[in-house]
Amino acid sequence: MPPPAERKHARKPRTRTPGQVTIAEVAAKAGVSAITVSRALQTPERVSAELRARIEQVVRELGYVPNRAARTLASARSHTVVVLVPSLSNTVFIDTLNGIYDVLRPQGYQLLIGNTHYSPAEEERLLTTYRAYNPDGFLITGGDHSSATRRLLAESGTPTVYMMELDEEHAGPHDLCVGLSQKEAAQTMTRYLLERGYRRIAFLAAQLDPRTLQRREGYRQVLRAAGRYDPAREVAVPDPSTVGLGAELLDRLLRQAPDCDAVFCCNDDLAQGALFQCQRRGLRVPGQLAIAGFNDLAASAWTVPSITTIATPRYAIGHEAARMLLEAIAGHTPSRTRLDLGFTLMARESA
Amino acid sequence: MPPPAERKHARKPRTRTPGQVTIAEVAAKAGVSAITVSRALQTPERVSAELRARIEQVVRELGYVPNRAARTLASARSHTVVVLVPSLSNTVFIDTLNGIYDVLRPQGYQLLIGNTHYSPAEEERLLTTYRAYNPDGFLITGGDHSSATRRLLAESGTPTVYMMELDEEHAGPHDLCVGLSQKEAAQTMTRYLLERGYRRIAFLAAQLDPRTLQRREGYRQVLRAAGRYDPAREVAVPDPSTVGLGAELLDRLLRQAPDCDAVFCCNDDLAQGALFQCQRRGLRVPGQLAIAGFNDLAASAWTVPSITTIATPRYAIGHEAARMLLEAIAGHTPSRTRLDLGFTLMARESA
DNA sequence: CGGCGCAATGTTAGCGCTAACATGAGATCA
DNA sequence: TGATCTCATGTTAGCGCTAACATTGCGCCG
Repeated sequence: MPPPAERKHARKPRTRTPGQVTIAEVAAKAGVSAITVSRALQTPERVSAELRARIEQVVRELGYVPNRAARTLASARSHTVVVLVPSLSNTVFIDTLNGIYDVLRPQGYQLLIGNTHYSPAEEERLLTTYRAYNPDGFLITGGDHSSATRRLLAESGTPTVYMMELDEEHAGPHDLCVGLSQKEAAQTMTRYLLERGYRRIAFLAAQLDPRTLQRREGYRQVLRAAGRYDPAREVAVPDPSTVGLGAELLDRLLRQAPDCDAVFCCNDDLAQGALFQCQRRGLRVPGQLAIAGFNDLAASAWTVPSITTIATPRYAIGHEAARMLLEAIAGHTPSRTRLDLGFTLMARESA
Repeated sequence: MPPPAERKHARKPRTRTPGQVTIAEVAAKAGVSAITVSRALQTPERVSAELRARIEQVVRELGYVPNRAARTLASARSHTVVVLVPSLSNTVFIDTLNGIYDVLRPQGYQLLIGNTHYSPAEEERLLTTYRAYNPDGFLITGGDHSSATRRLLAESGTPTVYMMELDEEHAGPHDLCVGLSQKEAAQTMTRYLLERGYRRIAFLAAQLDPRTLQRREGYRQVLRAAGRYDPAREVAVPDPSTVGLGAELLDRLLRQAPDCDAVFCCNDDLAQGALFQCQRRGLRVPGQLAIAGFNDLAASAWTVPSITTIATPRYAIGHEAARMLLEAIAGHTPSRTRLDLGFTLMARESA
């Protein structure tokens, strides 16, 4: 057995991922240096056409795929964006994710998707975890954030775009926001119901996240201004909103305020549930009770009657938020810090 | 200006992510070596209680978060799992993702979620991209894969679990699968409809992915065995299945086979659309036409009438697939290679 | 009581890549 | 006609971490 002094350099070579092709192998086979291969792949315009072709050929032959961890470590650019959404239980945030994905994927970005379950504490935990990935940017669903979250985001110096809301007073003037005014949308719907002649308009709310509260605020403002606000016509519970909950809340509402002639649901899940429950109870919609929703989920156009609702530009919000984030990552001073993508009232049969 | 020879070592220090706390700083402040900090965080049982406490204290003080890229590079363990799903447009795969997430997150794994849009070519593209991350495992939605996909997965030597299906003949005996027999589930539903006295049972299909085709196969087998199969009662289109499409397909079916007394939809989106369309046309359900679905989406229990359907254990599939994957990553020989989680017939009002 | 095993901690090297600077060969200009 | 610039490519070092081996100190045993 050799003495320690000799064994010192007799280590096994550490090929951690055996079979993985490295940039050095490509470089050797193409007869160039590693950095040239790197440049041929990252900044092709800085390599002569001839060499580039040769390198690309070798890359294809060997099936070389650059190691992201190594690239991230060496360049301090992770090409990773963290997306935090409060829920994935209906398609609302899925639509937004698709918009984000369609912008960032072609640019080589990877998404780390975190579900906060509407909890500021969970959001903070996720953010701490995701710091380890040195993300190039954050896409956060606006709402209430813990002070630690705000501090983490500010201190990180990482570009951040807030999605969905524009009403927030606590968003600083330098924060980038893309979304719509939830309050205005709710005001528009409430006014529409008044215009259609409904006078005793109720409100069903679940989840009670900031967006729901802003919608309720819009509803209240318009009814108060019209002298028709009555707190007895509000039903609000903190549970996640589902179709089943909509059915249940409708029952509660009818017990609590049997005289109402319309009900504005803070989102379409509830509206669908309320509609089904009316069918079950034999209540004519909109004859005896009108129903309005929010978000324009796919099924709402097909129920009988179809549901009057507010269509929100969810895909566009994701799309534009991602574009804004890319600009910020590139270091451009943003042309605008708030982007209002509006909403559309979908007047259908239920109201 | 200094001559080149002197400037050679006058480089700016490369702090790529300024402000980032490194393991070296923690080590210095705690008066230990870097590897001890690493061990205190990764394998706490290998560090004395006293040192561990001191290190954890310093970690908290400095807000140290280990750099994942560096860890991945040094250890060849990325703690990353790639999940490929064919769609995110309804909650079917979201439920599965949640099951996966709940198992892997507590273990420190990060998910890279790819949406193949039911396209084998896109799946292959995603897989190539994701190779760059050196994932520790793959969770793939069973179905048809390109030969290149199968080769990539086999050659990578990375543990892989297939989800959703058990019917595949082309799954090798060593492949790990978690799911249910789509065919059996469809057979069960078709038999149920026969038992309830329906005799002219139609089938609506969209998307035409492998799971849909297996369901149709189950439907056909049972009807053929009962001598009641009639191809005219099948409507199949390749479009993604949505509630709206369900309405449209019902119209087509009634034109094509007006005599049918029940319709089995290959999933609940279609079933809901079909139900709404019946309501619109004034067809009594189940009186004039019975409707059955597949997947038991949340709303199906609340429509009027509620929809008879097959409940699939989607969350459990994700959960068990992730657990199986963890075992495989740990190098254990799997106790079983196929796990059948079954299904439940939800007998409701629509049939 | 010397050798051994074991537990706790340290030293060294290197994972695969790219930033920063260096070099050399033309092109450009006064 | 040399000084300067530009472009294409190369050399060197190091990103932050952990595997592998080394070292130290202690208890234990025959």
